[in-house]
Amino acid sequence: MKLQQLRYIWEVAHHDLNVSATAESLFTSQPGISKQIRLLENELGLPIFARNGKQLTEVTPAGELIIRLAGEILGKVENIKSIAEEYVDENSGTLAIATTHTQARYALPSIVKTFMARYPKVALTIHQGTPVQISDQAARGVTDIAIATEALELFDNLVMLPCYRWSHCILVPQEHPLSERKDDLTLDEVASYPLITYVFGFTGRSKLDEAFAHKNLSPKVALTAVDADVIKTYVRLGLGVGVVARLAYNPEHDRDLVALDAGHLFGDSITKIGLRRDMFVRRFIYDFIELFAPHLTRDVVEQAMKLRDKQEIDALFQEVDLPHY
Amino acid sequence: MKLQQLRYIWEVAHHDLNVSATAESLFTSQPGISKQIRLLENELGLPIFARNGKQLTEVTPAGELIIRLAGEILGKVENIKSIAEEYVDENSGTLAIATTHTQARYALPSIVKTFMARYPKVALTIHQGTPVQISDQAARGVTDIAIATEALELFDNLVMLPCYRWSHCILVPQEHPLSERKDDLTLDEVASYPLITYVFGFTGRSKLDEAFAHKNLSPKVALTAVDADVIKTYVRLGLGVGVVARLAYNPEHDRDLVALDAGHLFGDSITKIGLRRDMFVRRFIYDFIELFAPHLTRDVVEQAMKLRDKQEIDALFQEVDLPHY
DNA sequence: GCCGCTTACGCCATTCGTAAGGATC
DNA sequence: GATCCTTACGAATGGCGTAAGCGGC
Repeated sequence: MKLQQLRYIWEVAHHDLNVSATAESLFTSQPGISKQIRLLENELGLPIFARNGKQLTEVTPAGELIIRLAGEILGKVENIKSIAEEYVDENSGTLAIATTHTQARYALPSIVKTFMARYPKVALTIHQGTPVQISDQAARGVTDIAIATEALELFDNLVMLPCYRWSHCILVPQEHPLSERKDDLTLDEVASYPLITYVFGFTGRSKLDEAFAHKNLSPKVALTAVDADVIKTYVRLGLGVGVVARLAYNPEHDRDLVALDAGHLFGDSITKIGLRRDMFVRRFIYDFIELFAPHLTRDVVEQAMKLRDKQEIDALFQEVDLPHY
Repeated sequence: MKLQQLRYIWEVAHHDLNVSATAESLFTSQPGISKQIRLLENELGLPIFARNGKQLTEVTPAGELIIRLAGEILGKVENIKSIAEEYVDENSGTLAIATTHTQARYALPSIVKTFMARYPKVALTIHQGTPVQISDQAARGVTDIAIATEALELFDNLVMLPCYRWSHCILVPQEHPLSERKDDLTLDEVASYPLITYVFGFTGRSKLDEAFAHKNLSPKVALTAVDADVIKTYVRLGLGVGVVARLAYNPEHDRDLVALDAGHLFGDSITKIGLRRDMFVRRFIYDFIELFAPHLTRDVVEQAMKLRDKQEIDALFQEVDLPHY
């Protein structure tokens, strides 16, 4: 049994059982992967993948267990590499973050600036994606951490740490009738205009749907986008009323828009950081997390990562007063 | 990084940093191991072992962490092999048990007989050793399970499952003055004769020492042995009073000896089965455990192995009425 | 007929064992 | 001087890429 064989079966299992595509993503040849998988199956004496003719069609029951273990093994191999890097130079290395547009555009820039000044030798990469992609990347070890508001609970090998609460706001052009209203808007009022907001699965969109459904309202949604910049653009064009995260409203740059508080309409969302359970967390990663969420000190994070189930972790943060934006 | 390299550093770390001895135990050449370790250290960019000249003198701090992870990786590799075997034929494979003389000689034979009849294709091996060796072998994966009364708590990657309670008895020849006494012996009486019992660290010996110490008695110990057969032999020769586990007294074969209950003198001991946490437990291993301790059904064992710390496991068995021998 | 896996083959890298060298106690 | 690790070198193995074969959709 070779580490590479474990890597191959794991990758193939995560590429829809398509060996050719896997080979391409790993920059190697397809026959090489096929052969190594065969060799491993021969050594173990059973098929990991079921085949229909030559096509890989599904994972065998034993294969499921084996691939899961392979993933854990590969994770630990990564940990060994991280430990080595940490001891060679605790100030250099790489930090890969998977996050949404909202975080990357509005929440992260100042943090990233501070972090890069403090750790000039750390190569920082930010992978933007959908919440599901983000969790997936973190769970698979493509990135070190995930930052998002939605979908992080899908993967049970991710430890989720609450960072801050935030709520929505309503954006309208200055000439819009709502622009004169103050912060006591009602859902009915909002629902009477065409809305422009996030697509499903993004940035607290689920909170919006819940709120309207609860009041039996079904507002017309004129346009949905994955990011607030697009939403603002169409609000400026007068297509409708924008509903975005409040931190996406910048009083300076968005002077031509009026932002009305909507926290009382849609409730709060919580943005979280997700870390792979059992990952070796380097010092600069602890630092990054604490920069992003000051209450997440190294001690707190270590404590949370030791806990097994989500309920215990939630309990750990019950008492904490999260910042609110 | 290769699995073999991880195996080598792990083995060397567990052979007192003696590469030659490690090579011998792995049936390979010493330069091969040295070279692979060098290669791994080069790849990681830091030393795993500190050297004084050419001698390996200690493990570096990073090395400690890396070797620990290597152990976990190798354990999971074993799990993959076990899973494969289980799916190929759940009735064949190997079962290695590490245990003490007392268990092997008195408790296990009937279990083993039943087990071998039920699983004729399972190759059973029993490693007899001291309690410390036993725990060590199970913790290192040399054997699948450990069965012992002492020292199992030393390794924190072992899950310990209580199997049965037992107490000691006093053995004397028929012509001995104590042979007329019944089961209301006192510690003082016992302490007035030379004793023949287990060496320290074996089969509840610690309970004996505690009991005497508590009463400020320091009986003369004429002879200590690791097994009851030797003890009985010298009791027969009249060297002293034997103190052995009650299950080591066989009314038929030991008709020339008189056994006096000593449970009230030394208290109970608990014999436990130790399993490596995170090991893949094959069906026939669950069956073996249940044969040995009927309350340890598959469900109970699975539940216990999911728990993290010893206290939780102890709590799980608080309610259970263990058999008493 | 295209896509995708397997087989075949040759090159190159790696591993492993033997033998010799050198350091430490 | 004994023990033990390192270096050197040759043989064998194994991994990987290219090219051809072939079964399924």
